[in-house]
Amino acid sequence: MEMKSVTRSLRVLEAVARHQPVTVGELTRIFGLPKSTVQRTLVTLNEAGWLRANRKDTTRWEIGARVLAVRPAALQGSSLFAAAREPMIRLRDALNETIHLSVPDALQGMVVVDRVDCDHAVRTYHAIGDTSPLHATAAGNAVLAHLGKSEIDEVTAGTLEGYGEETITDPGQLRAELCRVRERGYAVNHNQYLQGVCAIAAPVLDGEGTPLAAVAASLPDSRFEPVRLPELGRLVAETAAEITARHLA
Amino acid sequence: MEMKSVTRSLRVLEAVARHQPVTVGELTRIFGLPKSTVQRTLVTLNEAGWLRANRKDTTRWEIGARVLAVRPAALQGSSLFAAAREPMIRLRDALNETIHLSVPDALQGMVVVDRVDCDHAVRTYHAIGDTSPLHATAAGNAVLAHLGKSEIDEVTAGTLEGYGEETITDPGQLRAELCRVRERGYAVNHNQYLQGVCAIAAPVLDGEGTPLAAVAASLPDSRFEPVRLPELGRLVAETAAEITARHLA
DNA sequence: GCATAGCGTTCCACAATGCGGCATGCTACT
DNA sequence: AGTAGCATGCCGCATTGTGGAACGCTATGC
Repeated sequence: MEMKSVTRSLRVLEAVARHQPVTVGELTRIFGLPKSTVQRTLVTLNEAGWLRANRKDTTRWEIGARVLAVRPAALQGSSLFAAAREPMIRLRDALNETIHLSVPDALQGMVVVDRVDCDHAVRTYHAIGDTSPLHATAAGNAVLAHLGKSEIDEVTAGTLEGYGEETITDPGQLRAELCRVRERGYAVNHNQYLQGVCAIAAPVLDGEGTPLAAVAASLPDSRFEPVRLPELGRLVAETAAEITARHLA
Repeated sequence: MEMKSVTRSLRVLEAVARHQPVTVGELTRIFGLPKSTVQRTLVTLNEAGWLRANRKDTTRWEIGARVLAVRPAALQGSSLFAAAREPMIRLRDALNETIHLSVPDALQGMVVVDRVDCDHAVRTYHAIGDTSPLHATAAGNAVLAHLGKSEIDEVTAGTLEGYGEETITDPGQLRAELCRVRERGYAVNHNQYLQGVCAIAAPVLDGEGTPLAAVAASLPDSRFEPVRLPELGRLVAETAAEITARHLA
Protein backbone atom coordinates (compact mmCIF):
# COMPACT_ATOMS: atom_id res chain seq x y z
CA MET A 1 0.00 0.00 0.00
CA GLU A 2 2.37 2.56 -1.05
CA MET A 3 1.62 4.65 -4.15
CA LYS A 4 5.13 5.97 -4.40
CA SER A 5 4.32 8.45 -7.13
CA VAL A 6 1.51 9.99 -5.12
CA THR A 7 3.59 10.31 -1.98
CA ARG A 8 6.39 11.85 -3.94
CA SER A 9 4.11 14.24 -5.77
CA LEU A 10 2.74 15.56 -2.52
CA ARG A 11 6.21 16.04 -1.14
CA VAL A 12 7.13 17.92 -4.30
CA LEU A 13 4.04 20.06 -3.85
CA GLU A 14 5.10 20.90 -0.31
CA ALA A 15 8.60 21.69 -1.45
CA VAL A 16 7.27 24.01 -4.14
CA ALA A 17 5.17 25.74 -1.51
CA ARG A 18 8.23 26.36 0.64
CA HIS A 19 10.54 27.47 -2.14
CA GLN A 20 8.24 29.04 -4.70
CA PRO A 21 8.88 30.22 -7.28
CA VAL A 22 11.24 27.28 -7.87
CA THR A 23 12.91 25.61 -10.86
CA VAL A 24 13.14 21.94 -11.78
CA GLY A 25 16.86 21.93 -11.08
CA GLU A 26 16.47 23.32 -7.57
CA LEU A 27 13.95 20.63 -6.76
CA THR A 28 16.18 17.83 -8.08
CA ARG A 29 18.87 19.10 -5.73
CA ILE A 30 16.46 19.19 -2.79
CA PHE A 31 15.24 15.65 -3.34
CA GLY A 32 18.22 14.03 -5.04
CA LEU A 33 15.85 12.59 -7.63
CA PRO A 34 16.43 12.32 -11.40
CA LYS A 35 15.45 15.44 -13.25
CA SER A 36 13.01 13.63 -15.51
CA THR A 37 11.13 12.29 -12.51
CA VAL A 38 10.75 15.71 -10.94
CA GLN A 39 9.83 17.24 -14.27
CA ARG A 40 7.12 14.67 -14.92
CA THR A 41 5.72 15.24 -11.45
CA LEU A 42 5.59 19.00 -11.95
CA VAL A 43 3.85 18.69 -15.30
CA THR A 44 1.28 16.35 -13.81
CA LEU A 45 0.60 18.63 -10.85
CA ASN A 46 0.30 21.51 -13.27
CA GLU A 47 -2.22 19.66 -15.43
CA ALA A 48 -4.24 18.94 -12.31
CA GLY A 49 -4.28 22.68 -11.60
CA TRP A 50 -2.36 22.52 -8.35
CA LEU A 51 0.75 24.14 -9.75
CA ARG A 52 1.35 26.82 -12.31
CA ALA A 53 4.26 28.43 -14.10
CA ASN A 54 5.40 31.79 -12.78
CA ARG A 55 4.23 34.59 -15.02
CA LYS A 56 7.57 36.38 -15.20
CA ASP A 57 9.85 33.34 -15.45
CA THR A 58 7.89 30.49 -16.99
CA THR A 59 10.46 27.90 -15.97
CA ARG A 60 9.75 28.58 -12.31
CA TRP A 61 6.85 26.89 -10.58
CA GLU A 62 4.52 28.09 -7.88
CA ILE A 63 1.39 26.92 -6.12
CA GLY A 64 -1.87 27.35 -7.99
CA ALA A 65 -5.03 28.69 -6.44
CA ARG A 66 -6.76 25.31 -6.58
CA VAL A 67 -5.44 24.44 -3.13
CA LEU A 68 -7.58 27.14 -1.54
CA ALA A 69 -10.71 25.11 -2.22
CA VAL A 70 -9.22 22.29 -0.12
CA ARG A 71 -9.48 23.19 3.54
CA PRO A 72 -9.91 21.31 6.82
CA ALA A 73 -13.50 20.72 7.90
CA ALA A 74 -13.17 23.19 10.78
CA LEU A 75 -12.65 25.99 8.24
CA GLN A 76 -15.16 24.88 5.59
CA GLY A 77 -17.39 27.74 4.58
CA SER A 78 -14.97 29.63 6.78
CA SER A 79 -17.59 30.18 9.48
CA LEU A 80 -15.21 29.59 12.37
CA PHE A 81 -12.60 31.58 10.57
CA ALA A 82 -14.93 34.51 9.91
CA ALA A 83 -16.36 34.36 13.42
CA ALA A 84 -12.88 34.54 14.90
CA ARG A 85 -11.51 37.41 12.89
CA GLU A 86 -13.02 40.48 14.47
CA PRO A 87 -12.74 39.32 18.08
CA MET A 88 -9.09 38.49 17.35
CA ILE A 89 -8.44 41.98 16.04
CA ARG A 90 -10.10 43.52 19.08
CA LEU A 91 -7.99 41.36 21.36
CA ARG A 92 -4.87 42.41 19.50
CA ASP A 93 -5.92 46.05 19.87
CA ALA A 94 -6.49 45.56 23.60
CA LEU A 95 -3.15 43.83 24.27
CA ASN A 96 -0.99 44.80 21.32
CA GLU A 97 0.31 41.25 21.19
CA THR A 98 0.17 38.77 18.32
CA ILE A 99 -3.00 36.65 18.35
CA HIS A 100 -3.19 33.15 16.84
CA LEU A 101 -6.09 30.91 15.97
CA SER A 102 -5.11 27.24 15.97
CA VAL A 103 -7.02 24.00 15.36
CA PRO A 104 -6.10 20.50 16.63
CA ASP A 105 -5.03 18.06 13.94
CA ALA A 106 -6.08 14.51 14.79
CA LEU A 107 -4.53 14.71 18.27
CA GLN A 108 -1.15 15.07 16.60
CA GLY A 109 -0.71 18.72 17.41
CA MET A 110 -2.06 22.21 16.93
CA VAL A 111 -1.94 23.97 13.56
CA VAL A 112 -1.95 27.75 13.20
CA VAL A 113 -4.78 28.75 10.86
CA ASP A 114 -4.89 32.51 11.36
CA ARG A 115 -2.86 35.31 12.84
CA VAL A 116 -3.22 38.98 13.75
CA ASP A 117 0.08 40.72 14.36
CA CYS A 118 0.99 43.20 17.04
CA ASP A 119 3.22 46.17 16.19
CA HIS A 120 6.10 45.72 18.62
CA ALA A 121 9.53 45.57 17.06
CA VAL A 122 10.14 42.39 19.08
CA ARG A 123 7.39 39.90 18.43
CA THR A 124 6.84 36.18 18.13
CA TYR A 125 6.41 34.61 14.71
CA HIS A 126 4.46 31.53 13.67
CA ALA A 127 3.45 31.10 10.03
CA ILE A 128 0.00 29.90 9.05
CA GLY A 129 0.26 26.12 8.72
CA ASP A 130 2.89 25.75 11.46
CA THR A 131 2.34 22.89 13.88
CA SER A 132 3.20 22.58 17.57
CA PRO A 133 2.76 19.89 20.24
CA LEU A 134 -0.44 19.65 22.29
CA HIS A 135 1.26 19.08 25.63
CA ALA A 136 3.74 21.94 25.50
CA THR A 137 1.76 24.90 24.21
CA ALA A 138 -0.97 27.12 25.61
CA ALA A 139 -3.26 26.50 22.63
CA GLY A 140 -2.67 22.75 22.90
CA ASN A 141 -3.43 22.68 26.62
CA ALA A 142 -6.54 24.79 26.15
CA VAL A 143 -7.91 22.23 23.70
CA LEU A 144 -6.64 19.20 25.61
CA ALA A 145 -8.28 20.35 28.83
CA HIS A 146 -11.70 20.18 27.19
CA LEU A 147 -11.37 16.72 25.65
CA GLY A 148 -12.76 13.55 27.22
CA LYS A 149 -10.72 11.61 29.74
CA SER A 150 -10.07 8.79 27.24
CA GLU A 151 -8.64 11.23 24.75
CA ILE A 152 -6.48 12.94 27.35
CA ASP A 153 -5.14 9.53 28.35
CA GLU A 154 -4.44 8.75 24.71
CA VAL A 155 -2.24 11.82 24.43
CA THR A 156 -0.57 11.49 27.83
CA ALA A 157 0.02 7.76 27.24
CA GLY A 158 3.04 8.11 24.95
CA THR A 159 6.22 9.77 26.10
CA LEU A 160 5.85 13.52 26.42
CA GLU A 161 8.72 15.06 24.59
CA GLY A 162 10.65 17.76 26.42
CA TYR A 163 11.74 20.98 24.71
CA GLY A 164 13.56 22.60 27.59
CA GLU A 165 13.58 23.13 31.36
CA GLU A 166 9.95 24.16 31.59
CA THR A 167 8.21 21.48 29.52
CA ILE A 168 5.85 19.30 31.53
CA THR A 169 6.88 15.76 30.62
CA ASP A 170 5.16 13.89 33.46
CA PRO A 171 1.65 12.66 32.54
CA GLY A 172 0.38 13.17 36.11
CA GLN A 173 1.64 16.73 36.27
CA LEU A 174 0.15 17.46 32.87
CA ARG A 175 -3.25 16.15 33.97
CA ALA A 176 -3.10 18.35 37.06
CA GLU A 177 -2.22 21.35 34.89
CA LEU A 178 -5.16 20.58 32.60
CA CYS A 179 -7.47 20.64 35.64
CA ARG A 180 -6.21 24.10 36.53
CA VAL A 181 -6.72 25.20 32.92
CA ARG A 182 -10.33 24.02 33.05
CA GLU A 183 -10.95 25.84 36.32
CA ARG A 184 -9.54 29.23 35.45
CA GLY A 185 -10.65 29.11 31.79
CA TYR A 186 -7.30 29.73 30.13
CA ALA A 187 -3.97 27.99 29.62
CA VAL A 188 -0.51 29.47 30.04
CA ASN A 189 2.74 28.51 28.38
CA HIS A 190 5.87 29.96 29.89
CA ASN A 191 8.85 28.82 27.80
CA GLN A 192 7.53 25.28 27.65
CA TYR A 193 8.02 24.82 23.94
CA LEU A 194 10.05 27.49 22.20
CA GLN A 195 12.56 29.32 24.35
CA GLY A 196 11.64 32.92 25.01
CA VAL A 197 8.05 32.47 23.80
CA CYS A 198 5.07 32.63 26.16
CA ALA A 199 1.39 32.40 25.41
CA ILE A 200 -2.04 32.55 27.00
CA ALA A 201 -4.81 30.58 25.30
CA ALA A 202 -8.49 29.68 25.64
CA PRO A 203 -10.60 27.18 23.72
CA VAL A 204 -13.37 27.73 21.18
CA LEU A 205 -16.02 25.04 21.71
CA ASP A 206 -18.85 23.68 19.59
CA GLY A 207 -22.41 23.21 20.84
CA GLU A 208 -21.53 20.00 22.67
CA GLY A 209 -18.48 21.31 24.44
CA THR A 210 -15.96 19.71 22.07
CA PRO A 211 -12.99 22.00 21.47
CA LEU A 212 -12.72 23.13 17.85
CA ALA A 213 -9.88 25.59 18.14
CA ALA A 214 -7.92 27.81 20.49
CA VAL A 215 -7.19 31.54 20.51
CA ALA A 216 -3.81 32.44 21.89
CA ALA A 217 -2.00 35.65 22.68
CA SER A 218 1.67 35.01 22.02
CA LEU A 219 4.41 37.24 23.39
CA PRO A 220 8.13 37.24 24.04
CA ASP A 221 9.37 36.25 27.49
CA SER A 222 10.65 39.79 27.95
CA ARG A 223 7.15 41.27 27.97
CA PHE A 224 5.57 38.55 30.09
CA GLU A 225 4.48 40.02 33.45
CA PRO A 226 3.02 37.45 35.86
CA VAL A 227 1.04 40.17 37.68
CA ARG A 228 -0.96 40.93 34.57
CA LEU A 229 -1.71 37.25 33.96
CA PRO A 230 -5.23 37.21 35.48
CA GLU A 231 -6.22 40.22 33.40
CA LEU A 232 -4.72 38.84 30.18
CA GLY A 233 -6.26 35.44 30.84
CA ARG A 234 -9.66 36.98 31.34
CA LEU A 235 -9.43 38.94 28.07
CA VAL A 236 -8.29 35.90 26.10
CA ALA A 237 -11.03 33.73 27.61
CA GLU A 238 -13.65 36.38 26.84
CA THR A 239 -12.46 36.56 23.26
CA ALA A 240 -12.67 32.78 22.92
CA ALA A 241 -16.17 32.83 24.40
CA GLU A 242 -17.23 35.51 21.96
CA ILE A 243 -15.90 33.49 19.03
CA THR A 244 -17.77 30.44 20.33
CA ALA A 245 -20.98 32.46 20.54
CA ARG A 246 -20.59 33.98 17.08
CA HIS A 247 -19.73 30.64 15.56
CA LEU A 248 -22.88 29.01 16.94
CA ALA A 249 -25.10 31.88 15.80
CA MET B 1 3.11 12.13 -19.20
CA GLU B 2 0.17 11.10 -17.28
CA MET B 3 0.66 9.83 -13.71
CA LYS B 4 -2.85 8.50 -13.46
CA SER B 5 -2.58 7.67 -9.78
CA VAL B 6 -1.46 11.18 -8.91
CA THR B 7 -4.19 12.85 -10.90
CA ARG B 8 -6.77 10.60 -9.36
CA SER B 9 -5.46 11.10 -5.85
CA LEU B 10 -5.77 14.85 -6.20
CA ARG B 11 -9.30 14.53 -7.49
CA VAL B 12 -10.10 12.32 -4.53
CA LEU B 13 -8.60 14.94 -2.24
CA GLU B 14 -10.80 17.61 -3.78
CA ALA B 15 -13.86 15.40 -3.45
CA VAL B 16 -13.07 14.77 0.21
CA ALA B 17 -12.79 18.52 0.71
CA ARG B 18 -16.22 19.07 -0.79
CA HIS B 19 -17.96 16.22 1.01
CA GLN B 20 -16.06 15.86 4.26
CA PRO B 21 -16.50 13.96 6.44
CA VAL B 22 -16.97 11.28 3.79
CA THR B 23 -16.81 7.46 3.66
CA VAL B 24 -15.08 5.18 1.18
CA GLY B 25 -18.41 4.03 -0.21
CA GLU B 26 -19.65 7.54 -0.91
CA LEU B 27 -16.48 8.30 -2.82
CA THR B 28 -16.71 5.13 -4.91
CA ARG B 29 -20.20 6.24 -5.91
CA ILE B 30 -19.00 9.73 -6.78
CA PHE B 31 -16.19 8.48 -8.98
CA GLY B 32 -17.51 5.12 -10.14
CA LEU B 33 -14.14 3.62 -9.27
CA PRO B 34 -13.50 0.24 -7.61
CA LYS B 35 -13.62 0.37 -3.85
CA SER B 36 -10.13 -0.98 -3.44
CA THR B 37 -8.72 1.76 -5.61
CA VAL B 38 -10.39 4.50 -3.63
CA GLN B 39 -9.46 2.87 -0.36
CA ARG B 40 -5.82 2.60 -1.34
CA THR B 41 -5.79 6.22 -2.39
CA LEU B 42 -7.27 7.35 0.90
CA VAL B 43 -4.75 5.38 2.94
CA THR B 44 -1.91 6.85 0.93
CA LEU B 45 -3.17 10.41 1.33
CA ASN B 46 -3.60 9.73 5.02
CA GLU B 47 -0.04 8.46 5.39
CA ALA B 48 1.15 11.60 3.67
CA GLY B 49 -0.73 13.64 6.28
CA TRP B 50 -3.13 15.28 3.86
CA LEU B 51 -6.14 13.35 5.10
CA ARG B 52 -7.21 12.10 8.47
CA ALA B 53 -9.95 9.96 9.95
CA ASN B 54 -12.82 11.82 11.60
CA ARG B 55 -12.54 11.70 15.37
CA LYS B 56 -16.13 10.73 16.01
CA ASP B 57 -16.59 8.27 13.14
CA THR B 58 -13.23 6.80 12.23
CA THR B 59 -14.49 5.41 8.91
CA ARG B 60 -15.12 8.91 7.67
CA TRP B 61 -12.34 10.96 6.15
CA GLU B 62 -11.63 14.65 6.23
CA ILE B 63 -8.90 17.05 5.16
CA GLY B 64 -5.85 17.22 7.40
CA ALA B 65 -4.23 20.46 8.46
CA ARG B 66 -1.15 19.84 6.34
CA VAL B 67 -2.75 21.59 3.40
CA LEU B 68 -2.62 24.90 5.22
CA ALA B 69 1.13 25.05 4.81
CA VAL B 70 0.63 24.93 1.04
CA ARG B 71 -0.54 28.30 -0.19
CA PRO B 72 -0.19 30.34 -3.38
CA ALA B 73 2.83 32.65 -3.54
CA ALA B 74 0.66 35.77 -3.24
CA LEU B 75 -0.39 34.64 0.23
CA GLN B 76 2.95 33.28 1.43
CA GLY B 77 3.77 34.67 4.84
CA SER B 78 0.24 36.03 4.45
CA SER B 79 1.45 39.60 4.20
CA LEU B 80 -1.06 40.54 1.49
CA PHE B 81 -3.72 38.68 3.37
CA ALA B 82 -2.94 40.40 6.66
CA ALA B 83 -2.60 43.80 5.00
CA ALA B 84 -6.01 43.42 3.40
CA ARG B 85 -7.96 42.31 6.39
CA GLU B 86 -8.57 45.49 8.36
CA PRO B 87 -9.22 47.74 5.37
CA MET B 88 -11.71 45.14 4.14
CA ILE B 89 -13.54 45.16 7.46
CA ARG B 90 -13.67 48.96 7.43
CA LEU B 91 -15.04 48.92 3.90
CA ARG B 92 -17.69 46.40 4.93
CA ASP B 93 -18.60 48.61 7.88
CA ALA B 94 -18.86 51.64 5.61
CA LEU B 95 -21.05 49.93 2.97
CA ASN B 96 -22.54 46.95 4.77
CA GLU B 97 -21.94 44.83 1.70
CA THR B 98 -19.89 41.65 1.36
CA ILE B 99 -16.24 42.33 0.52
CA HIS B 100 -14.04 39.86 -1.36
CA LEU B 101 -10.31 39.64 -1.88
CA SER B 102 -9.41 37.74 -5.04
CA VAL B 103 -6.13 36.87 -6.75
CA PRO B 104 -5.60 36.08 -10.43
CA ASP B 105 -4.65 32.46 -11.19
CA ALA B 106 -2.32 32.25 -14.18
CA LEU B 107 -4.64 34.36 -16.36
CA GLN B 108 -7.22 31.59 -16.07
CA GLY B 109 -9.52 33.47 -13.72
CA MET B 110 -9.87 35.09 -10.34
CA VAL B 111 -9.90 33.05 -7.14
CA VAL B 112 -11.58 34.26 -3.95
CA VAL B 113 -9.05 34.14 -1.12
CA ASP B 114 -10.83 36.05 1.63
CA ARG B 115 -14.26 37.38 2.46
CA VAL B 116 -15.91 39.72 4.97
CA ASP B 117 -19.69 39.32 5.11
CA CYS B 118 -22.33 42.01 5.37
CA ASP B 119 -25.34 41.46 7.60
CA HIS B 120 -28.21 41.86 5.12
CA ALA B 121 -30.63 38.95 4.95
CA VAL B 122 -30.17 39.03 1.17
CA ARG B 123 -26.52 38.83 0.26
CA THR B 124 -24.23 37.36 -2.37
CA TYR B 125 -22.24 34.26 -1.59
CA HIS B 126 -18.87 33.11 -2.92
CA ALA B 127 -16.86 30.53 -0.99
CA ILE B 128 -13.14 30.92 -0.48
CA GLY B 129 -11.49 29.04 -3.35
CA ASP B 130 -14.27 29.82 -5.86
CA THR B 131 -13.08 30.90 -9.30
CA SER B 132 -14.65 33.26 -11.81
CA PRO B 133 -13.71 34.53 -15.29
CA LEU B 134 -11.47 37.56 -15.76
CA HIS B 135 -13.50 39.20 -18.51
CA ALA B 136 -16.91 39.05 -16.84
CA THR B 137 -16.29 40.14 -13.26
CA ALA B 138 -15.39 43.38 -11.56
CA ALA B 139 -12.38 41.85 -9.79
CA GLY B 140 -11.21 40.31 -13.06
CA ASN B 141 -11.51 43.57 -14.96
CA ALA B 142 -9.76 45.49 -12.20
CA VAL B 143 -6.75 43.19 -12.51
CA LEU B 144 -6.91 42.92 -16.29
CA ALA B 145 -6.91 46.69 -16.72
CA HIS B 146 -3.52 46.92 -15.04
CA LEU B 147 -1.77 44.20 -17.00
CA GLY B 148 0.48 44.85 -20.00
CA LYS B 149 -0.99 45.13 -23.49
CA SER B 150 0.44 41.74 -24.49
CA GLU B 151 -1.27 40.04 -21.58
CA ILE B 152 -4.57 41.75 -22.23
CA ASP B 153 -4.35 40.57 -25.83
CA GLU B 154 -3.61 37.07 -24.63
CA VAL B 155 -6.83 37.02 -22.66
CA THR B 156 -8.97 38.79 -25.23
CA ALA B 157 -7.56 36.59 -28.01
CA GLY B 158 -9.66 33.50 -27.29
CA THR B 159 -13.43 33.58 -27.45
CA LEU B 160 -14.97 35.48 -24.56
CA GLU B 161 -17.63 33.27 -23.10
CA GLY B 162 -21.02 34.90 -22.52
CA TYR B 163 -22.98 34.28 -19.31
CA GLY B 164 -26.06 36.36 -20.12
CA GLU B 165 -27.29 39.55 -21.78
CA GLU B 166 -24.79 41.81 -20.10
CA THR B 167 -21.54 39.95 -20.62
CA ILE B 168 -19.05 41.77 -22.82
CA THR B 169 -18.00 39.20 -25.39
CA ASP B 170 -16.44 41.50 -27.96
CA PRO B 171 -12.65 41.95 -27.51
CA GLY B 172 -12.78 45.54 -28.71
CA GLN B 173 -15.55 46.50 -26.35
CA LEU B 174 -13.72 44.79 -23.50
CA ARG B 175 -10.54 46.74 -24.23
CA ALA B 176 -12.52 49.97 -24.23
CA GLU B 177 -14.09 49.04 -20.92
CA LEU B 178 -10.66 48.29 -19.46
CA CYS B 179 -9.56 51.80 -20.46
CA ARG B 180 -12.48 53.28 -18.55
CA VAL B 181 -11.59 51.10 -15.57
CA ARG B 182 -8.05 52.41 -15.60
CA GLU B 183 -9.25 56.02 -15.81
CA ARG B 184 -11.79 56.00 -13.04
CA GLY B 185 -9.83 53.59 -10.82
CA TYR B 186 -12.49 50.94 -10.29
CA ALA B 187 -14.35 48.29 -12.28
CA VAL B 188 -18.06 47.58 -12.25
CA ASN B 189 -19.92 44.37 -12.96
CA HIS B 190 -23.65 44.68 -13.50
CA ASN B 191 -25.06 41.17 -14.04
CA GLN B 192 -22.23 40.29 -16.40
CA TYR B 193 -21.43 36.94 -14.87
CA LEU B 194 -23.94 35.65 -12.31
CA GLN B 195 -27.50 36.90 -12.73
CA GLY B 196 -28.57 39.28 -9.99
CA VAL B 197 -25.03 39.81 -8.74
CA CYS B 198 -23.23 43.14 -9.10
CA ALA B 199 -19.80 44.19 -7.89
CA ILE B 200 -17.40 47.10 -7.75
CA ALA B 201 -13.71 46.29 -7.61
CA ALA B 202 -10.29 47.92 -7.54
CA PRO B 203 -6.82 46.43 -7.89
CA VAL B 204 -4.07 45.92 -5.32
CA LEU B 205 -0.72 46.53 -7.01
CA ASP B 206 2.86 45.64 -6.19
CA GLY B 207 5.75 48.10 -6.29
CA GLU B 208 6.05 47.86 -10.08
CA GLY B 209 2.37 48.35 -10.83
CA THR B 210 1.65 44.68 -11.46
CA PRO B 211 -1.77 43.74 -10.10
CA LEU B 212 -1.57 41.19 -7.28
CA ALA B 213 -5.19 41.04 -6.28
CA ALA B 214 -8.51 42.87 -6.34
CA VAL B 215 -10.87 44.01 -3.60
CA ALA B 216 -14.51 43.86 -4.54
CA ALA B 217 -17.77 44.91 -2.92
CA SER B 218 -20.37 42.41 -4.05
CA LEU B 219 -24.09 43.07 -3.76
CA PRO B 220 -27.40 41.86 -5.11
CA ASP B 221 -28.90 43.60 -8.13
CA SER B 222 -31.77 44.74 -5.92
CA ARG B 223 -29.50 46.99 -3.86
CA PHE B 224 -27.46 48.36 -6.75
CA GLU B 225 -28.12 52.10 -7.14
CA PRO B 226 -26.32 53.68 -10.10
CA VAL B 227 -26.43 57.11 -8.42
CA ARG B 228 -24.25 55.89 -5.59
CA LEU B 229 -21.74 54.33 -7.95
CA PRO B 230 -19.16 57.16 -7.89
CA GLU B 231 -19.20 57.15 -4.09
CA LEU B 232 -18.95 53.36 -3.81
CA GLY B 233 -16.24 53.26 -6.45
CA ARG B 234 -14.23 55.88 -4.60
CA LEU B 235 -14.48 53.95 -1.31
CA VAL B 236 -13.49 50.65 -2.95
CA ALA B 237 -10.57 52.29 -4.75
CA GLU B 238 -9.40 53.95 -1.53
CA THR B 239 -9.53 50.62 0.25
CA ALA B 240 -7.50 48.96 -2.49
CA ALA B 241 -4.98 51.79 -2.33
CA GLU B 242 -4.69 51.41 1.42
CA ILE B 243 -4.07 47.67 1.08
CA THR B 244 -1.42 48.37 -1.55
CA ALA B 245 0.28 50.84 0.78
CA ARG B 246 0.16 48.51 3.79
CA HIS B 247 1.41 45.60 1.75
CA LEU B 248 4.45 47.52 0.56
CA ALA B 249 5.25 48.75 4.05
C1' DG C 1 -32.57 -15.75 15.40
C1' DC C 2 -31.59 -16.38 10.80
C1' DA C 3 -31.10 -14.03 6.28
C1' DT C 4 -29.82 -10.19 3.76
C1' DA C 5 -27.70 -6.00 2.55
C1' DG C 6 -24.30 -2.83 3.03
C1' DC C 7 -20.23 -1.42 4.94
C1' DG C 8 -14.87 -1.15 5.24
C1' DT C 9 -10.97 -3.93 4.55
C1' DT C 10 -7.63 -7.44 2.53
C1' DC C 11 -5.63 -10.28 -1.00
C1' DC C 12 -3.21 -11.32 -5.33
C1' DA C 13 -2.03 -12.33 -10.38
C1' DC C 14 -1.60 -9.52 -14.23
C1' DA C 15 0.05 -5.86 -17.15
C1' DA C 16 -0.12 -1.17 -17.47
C1' DT C 17 2.40 2.34 -15.65
C1' DG C 18 5.78 5.34 -14.15
C1' DC C 19 11.03 5.09 -13.72
C1' DG C 20 15.36 7.17 -14.76
C1' DG C 21 19.53 7.00 -17.74
C1' DC C 22 20.56 9.28 -21.70
C1' DA C 23 20.29 12.50 -25.50
C1' DT C 24 18.67 16.93 -27.20
C1' DG C 25 18.08 21.84 -27.65
C1' DC C 26 18.17 26.09 -25.49
C1' DT C 27 20.22 30.34 -23.22
C1' DA C 28 23.83 32.79 -20.94
C1' DC C 29 28.08 33.64 -19.63
C1' DT C 30 33.36 33.72 -20.78
C1' DA D 1 33.42 29.69 -30.45
C1' DG D 2 33.27 27.12 -26.33
C1' DT D 3 31.37 25.72 -22.16
C1' DA D 4 28.25 25.19 -18.42
C1' DG D 5 23.84 24.82 -16.80
C1' DC D 6 19.27 24.75 -17.82
C1' DA D 7 14.58 22.54 -19.15
C1' DT D 8 12.73 19.08 -21.82
C1' DG D 9 11.93 14.63 -24.76
C1' DC D 10 12.65 9.68 -25.47
C1' DC D 11 12.13 4.73 -24.57
C1' DG D 12 13.03 -0.20 -22.79
C1' DC D 13 12.53 -2.49 -18.48
C1' DA D 14 10.50 -4.04 -14.16
C1' DT D 15 8.29 -2.05 -10.64
C1' DT D 16 3.94 -0.46 -9.45
C1' DG D 17 -0.62 0.16 -8.95
C1' DT D 18 -4.89 -2.11 -10.58
C1' DG D 19 -9.54 -3.96 -9.59
C1' DG D 20 -12.22 -8.19 -9.23
C1' DA D 21 -13.26 -11.18 -5.70
C1' DA D 22 -13.43 -12.83 -1.03
C1' DC D 23 -13.69 -11.70 3.89
C1' DG D 24 -15.52 -10.09 8.32
C1' DC D 25 -18.37 -7.04 10.47
C1' DT D 26 -22.72 -4.51 11.82
C1' DA D 27 -27.36 -3.21 11.17
C1' DT D 28 -31.78 -4.05 9.46
C1' DG D 29 -35.82 -6.80 8.43
C1' DC D 30 -38.42 -10.89 8.12
